[in-house]
Amino acid sequence: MRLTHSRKLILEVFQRENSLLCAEDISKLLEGEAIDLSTIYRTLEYFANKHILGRSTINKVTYFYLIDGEHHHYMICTDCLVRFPIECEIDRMLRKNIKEYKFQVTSHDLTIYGYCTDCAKNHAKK
Amino acid sequence: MRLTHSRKLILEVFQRENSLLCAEDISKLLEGEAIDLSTIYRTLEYFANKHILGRSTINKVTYFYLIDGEHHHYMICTDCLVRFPIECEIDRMLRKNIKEYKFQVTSHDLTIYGYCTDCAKNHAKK
DNA sequence: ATTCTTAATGCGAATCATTCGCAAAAGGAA
DNA sequence: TTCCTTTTGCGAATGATTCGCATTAAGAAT
Repeated sequence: MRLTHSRKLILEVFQRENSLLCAEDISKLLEGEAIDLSTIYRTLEYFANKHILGRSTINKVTYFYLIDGEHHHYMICTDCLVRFPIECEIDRMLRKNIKEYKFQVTSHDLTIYGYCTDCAKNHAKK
Repeated sequence: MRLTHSRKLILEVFQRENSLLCAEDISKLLEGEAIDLSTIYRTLEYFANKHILGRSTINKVTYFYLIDGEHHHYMICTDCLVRFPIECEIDRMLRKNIKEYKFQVTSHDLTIYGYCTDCAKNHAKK
């Protein structure tokens, strides 16, 4: 692993923003210190493999977020992308099924979609 | 809603196969009765909106499956796509969080990835 | 500090699932 | 059968992501 300029900058963006970001978002947030999009993609992939970033896909676009040690999932507002963490009870939920099917779990992905209070108001108006 | 030729055929494929299928899969399974890919995409979208099909995305490809009345999730083998149903305890799991954040849930998506017994063996070899 | 090896980057082009516009065809109500 | 509307097929466009390759930069070895 090499701690390169790009990698530092991209991590800093995540620390600064502390939110869900896609490659394009990062590119824009790096104004001044431009990094090629393909490098951003490669870096995101790299961090995801190292379990430094997690990912979650909304409308074909992959968003990444800093994993802060805690394992959890989110309720995501599909309008403004605001997130609220929820406790993960998946392991408990799966215990029985894993044995029953002899399934080897490698990962899981849980996302709750909906609207936060603010966006819910706007939606009601439409 | 018009019950067209294409729609019947596509539903039949799902009933016959009873598995996860992407647009391309369906196109191949329709040999003889060719339907344009863009029509297949539109039809899948249509059925998903009518809650006749559910969808789940693996590696950028959207797969669809027949919803049979029961609401549930799957453990999916990322090698062969075999699926095992798991009970959904999401509602119970969310109850507290929804109130706390006043979040309006519209849908959720839970997928467990891993390897089924057979594919797990092949993977160990590699 | 300089050299060297390998990983990382930038650039441009390629991919590939999915979407769109539009004219032609087909449901099915009148 | 006629008419209106929804669907379809075709072809082109989209848009996020990936890839190849020559160049550059990290950081280990000398």
